[in-house]
Amino acid sequence: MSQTPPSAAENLPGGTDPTVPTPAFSPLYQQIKGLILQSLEAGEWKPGETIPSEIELAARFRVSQGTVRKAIDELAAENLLVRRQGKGTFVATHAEHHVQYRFLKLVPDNGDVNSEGPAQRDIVDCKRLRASADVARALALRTGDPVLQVRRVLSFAGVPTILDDMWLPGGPFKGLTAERLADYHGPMYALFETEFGVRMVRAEEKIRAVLPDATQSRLLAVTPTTPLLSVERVAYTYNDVPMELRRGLYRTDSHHYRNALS
Amino acid sequence: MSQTPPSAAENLPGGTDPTVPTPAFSPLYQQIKGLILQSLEAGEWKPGETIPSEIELAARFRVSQGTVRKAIDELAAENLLVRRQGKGTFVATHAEHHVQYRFLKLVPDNGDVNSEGPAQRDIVDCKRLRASADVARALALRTGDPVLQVRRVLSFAGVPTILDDMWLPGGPFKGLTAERLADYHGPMYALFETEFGVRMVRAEEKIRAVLPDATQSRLLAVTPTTPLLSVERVAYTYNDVPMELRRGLYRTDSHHYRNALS
DNA sequence: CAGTGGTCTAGACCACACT
DNA sequence: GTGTGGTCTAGACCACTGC
Repeated sequence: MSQTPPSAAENLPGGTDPTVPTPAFSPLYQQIKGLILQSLEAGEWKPGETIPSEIELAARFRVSQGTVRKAIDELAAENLLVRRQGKGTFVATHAEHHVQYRFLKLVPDNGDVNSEGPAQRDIVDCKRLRASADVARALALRTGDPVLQVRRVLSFAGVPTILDDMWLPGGPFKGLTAERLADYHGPMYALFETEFGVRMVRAEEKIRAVLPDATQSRLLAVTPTTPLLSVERVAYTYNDVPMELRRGLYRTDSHHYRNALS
Repeated sequence: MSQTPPSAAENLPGGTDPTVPTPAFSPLYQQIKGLILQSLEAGEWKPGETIPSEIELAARFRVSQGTVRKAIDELAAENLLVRRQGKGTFVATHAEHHVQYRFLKLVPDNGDVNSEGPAQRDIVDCKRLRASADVARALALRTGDPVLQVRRVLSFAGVPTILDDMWLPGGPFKGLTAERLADYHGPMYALFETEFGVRMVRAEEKIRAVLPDATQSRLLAVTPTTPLLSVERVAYTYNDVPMELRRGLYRTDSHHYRNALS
């Protein structure tokens, strides 16, 4: 490649940043990881594509293959990259990922995700408005900044099961409309990748049990006394930048939220 | 693999066993991992203790330090071992783990786990009975096998917040009584480790929103129309052997279940 | 066949903890 | 200082993929 730092192996212990009192030792492979991350961020390699081979990257960064390997190992462990023996290392994507809905942990009680066929998506609402205080806080915006609000219902086997309210920062998602959403067949995060260059990398969820209000119970076709799972998700791109706030209401009469602990 | 000591490095690639159609290739470090796992299982090193140094293990298994390192890396990633630079590698434990309740994901809404002080534990009930069909299935027992049933309430800052019903296989937990539970101060899984040699290694949870019955609402001091989180957990020891079924009811009026996705 | 990631080794050196 | 885990290297070889 062109102008990346000539050699990453020279700036180790001190001296590079005299403003920091603590030595802040950083292993070489962490620095390489940071450089790869920068390239991912900059879009040098797009989701689904391969990145250069380990040998190429080792030459580019002037380090050994083992050091590159360890950097890639960590990025793969964080699901930013996917290794495929004999083929290469690929940028993770939400599209064509065979497992649709990478972040959705609601599964049918029988455990078979494929038993229901594809989900039915209904966009209920999609409008631009100004961020309320709590939405702004979650998205690291200021109160009043423009945001996009989307409400949709997911139905499995004809049963409305998930009611999602989403808030997206207006800037990165300029041009997103209800039609665009309705016409797109595939995971929403895949659309975000291909159309807006926004790649969701991780998320945090806060889960509660709640009762629906009148509108919610109507949209999910349940009585107002039906307990529902409230799942508040903040999804992040690279560098822990929040890009979506999502408040989901899940019916759990024939599904459950599955979680693995270790 | 054959036996433990002599040499693990000789049965690798091909040609040695023409009877097997599928090569079933297994990397050396995976075999080493299996051997370490066996020692953990057998109790050669107890929770909280160090295991032999990488160099010692390398000598013992007749492989290089790097191979042992990779095996330990995976075991550490699965939270079976804990590495501490300069000190050694330790067997993970639920006791003195600084983070009490390693598997509990319910946190106060302010996010500060320490803001409430230690939880108050009240054993409501503890009795032996015969496993029902669903309990037996979860614990890989037969219907009618002896099990221990425990019901307890956890209170934070004086507020009853968690109602747990637990079922434990009668065999491994012979001798567990209500007094024993009440007298023990510390995580329950720590008691299981020290008193019964049962180490919980991972768990799976199924989460739903439910309404409490009369008894449950009384024990949690909520009205019968208060939606609660139902958390059904199966906890496993080594080799995926289930050792506990736990049905928890969580109040989520000032707490939430926190989950990280990636 | 060549190219990719995956494994394994051996040795050097660094950072950290204890004594 | 000694011993631990942590980093880095260089090279050899293996397994998988696709031309």
